[in-house]
Amino acid sequence: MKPLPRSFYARPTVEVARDLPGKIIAHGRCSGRIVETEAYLGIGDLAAHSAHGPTHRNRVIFGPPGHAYVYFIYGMYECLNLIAEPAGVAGCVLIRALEPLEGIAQMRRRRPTARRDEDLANGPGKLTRALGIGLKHNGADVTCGPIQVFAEENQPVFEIGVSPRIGITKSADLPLRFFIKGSRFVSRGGGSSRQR
DNA sequence: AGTTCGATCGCCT
DNA sequence: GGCGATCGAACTG
Repeated sequence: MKPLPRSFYARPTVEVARDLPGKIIAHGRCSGRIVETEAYLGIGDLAAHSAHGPTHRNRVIFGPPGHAYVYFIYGMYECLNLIAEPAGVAGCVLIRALEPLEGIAQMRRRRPTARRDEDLANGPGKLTRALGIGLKHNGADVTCGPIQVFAEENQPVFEIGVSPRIGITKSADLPLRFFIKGSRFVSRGGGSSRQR
């Protein structure tokens, strides 16, 4: 399998976010199928880290597409984003949940509290922990680096669901969350009720 | 099944 | 100095 080319990412953020579910993300011997994403836009998206222009923390978001933006939050968790849009334009996609595929034993070692496979990577902080991704990967090139993103050879047929983003307080009603309908591996951001 | 709350720290104002 | 794109335990019902 070959990594997705940079041209995949050099598109409007919403298109990239909608097309990433179903793709495979791998780090080391662990891999999983992306089942949930959120788009974070540049100008006018007050929920995005890039809302107020470039800073030292968020500068990767303004850089070239196909790179990883990893940030630290709540004093304990790292979240993984993939940069979209051409260089100079802000836009990134938060990876929110994975269906674990390979290296499940190692993921369990990294996340001993997960009781079921569904709990290994069904949240943005969980999947980075499960895959061993952290702040040191901020800025990494995902078209050729240690983190790789592939198209599956025989991608299963699925429908994409759309909803507001989870866990934010600003611009909270925009339909910028994309997920595989019916997947048992999507997060639920605290609340419950099954996604259809 | 649904809600609340504590843990904990880098970054921006 | 305070906030926050989270998680998991504890609690209620």
